[in-house]
Amino acid sequence: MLTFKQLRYFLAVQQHHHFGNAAEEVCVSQPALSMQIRDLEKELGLCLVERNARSIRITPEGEEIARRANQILREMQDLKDYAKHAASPLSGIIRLGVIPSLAPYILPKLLPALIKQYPDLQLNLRETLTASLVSELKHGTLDVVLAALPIEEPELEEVPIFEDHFLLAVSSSRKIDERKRMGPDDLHGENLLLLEEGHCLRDQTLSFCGAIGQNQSANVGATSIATVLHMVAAGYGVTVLPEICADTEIADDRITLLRFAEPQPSRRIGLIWRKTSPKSEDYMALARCLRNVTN
Amino acid sequence: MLTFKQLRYFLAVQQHHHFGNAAEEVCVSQPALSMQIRDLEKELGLCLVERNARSIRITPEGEEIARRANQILREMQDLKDYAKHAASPLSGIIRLGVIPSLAPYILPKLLPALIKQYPDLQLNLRETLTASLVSELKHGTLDVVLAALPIEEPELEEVPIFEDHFLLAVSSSRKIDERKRMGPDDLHGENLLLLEEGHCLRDQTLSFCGAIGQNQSANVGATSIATVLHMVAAGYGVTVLPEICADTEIADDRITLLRFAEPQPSRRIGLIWRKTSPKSEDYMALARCLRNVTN
DNA sequence: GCATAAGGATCAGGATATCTTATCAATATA
DNA sequence: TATATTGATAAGATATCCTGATCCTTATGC
Repeated sequence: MLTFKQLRYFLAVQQHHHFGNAAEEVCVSQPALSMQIRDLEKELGLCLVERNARSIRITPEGEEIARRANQILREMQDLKDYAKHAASPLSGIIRLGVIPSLAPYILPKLLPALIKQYPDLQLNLRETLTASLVSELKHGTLDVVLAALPIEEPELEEVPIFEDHFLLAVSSSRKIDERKRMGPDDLHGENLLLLEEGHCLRDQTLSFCGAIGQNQSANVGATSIATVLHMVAAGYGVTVLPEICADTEIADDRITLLRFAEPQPSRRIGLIWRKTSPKSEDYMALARCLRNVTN
Repeated sequence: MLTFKQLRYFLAVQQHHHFGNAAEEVCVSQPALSMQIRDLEKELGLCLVERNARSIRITPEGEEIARRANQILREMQDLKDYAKHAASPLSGIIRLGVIPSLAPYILPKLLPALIKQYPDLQLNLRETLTASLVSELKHGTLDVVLAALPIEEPELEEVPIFEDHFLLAVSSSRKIDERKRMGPDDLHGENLLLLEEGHCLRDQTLSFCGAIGQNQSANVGATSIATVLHMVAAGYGVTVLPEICADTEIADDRITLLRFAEPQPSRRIGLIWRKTSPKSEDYMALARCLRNVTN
């Protein structure tokens, strides 16, 4: 069996042209080195060093082997360097999944902070619906997921990050006093605009509004919050907007945001990972970082 | 210390996603494999495999390490393949030095025969004067030399290949009977044209002609046999030509070749290598091949 | 709930492999 | 001819690695 050690010893010989000095370099006795070289030659069925009473000489094949060995040892070193790099806390690759109603609003805050604090971290991002994220997390295609809690899978760990209050977005043409706190009755009879099936925000809105009272045409099914808001601005109806989206989305003065009366409805955003994941520590740190950027 | 074994075992795990099966593939017991994986992880300071009661999963870093390990093992295999290739008789690299008065005439015959008989052999050729060749041979920059014997260095082995008779090249305008065998007296008073200093052919010619009698302007000093022959053709004098050059050089009917009377003068061409060289066998085979192409 | 199965971790003991020290053999140098 | 240099060899100590038995945890079946 060819070994790493043999190559290392041989390279020392090739550099020093001297068994004794080579042995010193690799910190073993000269016989130990001689034996490894002998084993290597036997292994390869090839004479690598021409021994010559007073001096030695590397054969042409030996030089070729040395070139290849050098390449191999260099890659070995690269591998170790990579590992060392990846081993430092919050470094290496983390595959993060985020739900669509969160990604565009939280990532622009999170990524710069992460890069600054953990320059060795490489985030692979994926944005899709909660069900897929959880499935991929359990399957091992993702490492950690940012979504609305609860997920409540026994094999998954979940920690809360922040409470994201819901706001009501209405057309500014409605001339409603912005200081008024919306109550359950105020949604009665409104045309409630929603994201398409599968979005947790849709389900949360429906269950919240279901508690308030039945609404009419809830079957809009937009593919993004931006789309829904364009419809609100155009006067097609109202929608429920997570507060975290407000800064980014409401540059449009045709929309007015209204706060609900206490207890304000909200979603709880949290970080989720496999309990068995070896980097739980890192995900806790990631959670702290997230809390910082969301206040 | 990182070892190849660890990488091999880890790759098996990475492929099988199962310690038991991986152990079977690499022909060790499962605990042995587990321990190597553990050592590898400790060595790298990195968790490569996420153990999970019922199944295992390779971490993202593990996948990266696996990719690198794969590359390393592949190059290792290449190295072994190269060695195996180079180990077969007369294969691999041989650095051959040849003197200038031989190279252009013998190599066109030798190389095709070698390629046919030993397709795995790679000849690195060098053409220069005997003194340099011997020096480089002793220094290890060359493996084997084709030159005129004797060299008589105690550390060098020399075997004769063939006897290369000298012919006399004269201008055809001299109208000499080609069947006449030249004797010592016939060179008397001729303008003897020679190669420049350092060529063994020059020394051999001079010592031979010195034995016959002194000549006039021997100080021509051409850089190649072709040049000397052009001068002969132009009527500037005569020269002594090794028989092996005759076929190639004499397409010129302005030159007539004359054979010397017995005992014909000649040079002995031989193959020379270091006695300590590990490929003496190969050089013997090379010598046989050379004898075949020179009859 | 309990028993069973699956799968990896751990442990003890023995087999291998590797190292060190001392010594040898060959050759160059004074 | 004596001495120094240099790689090879031998013997014993040490470290490493493997095997087989067993343990621990978790999922599955009754």
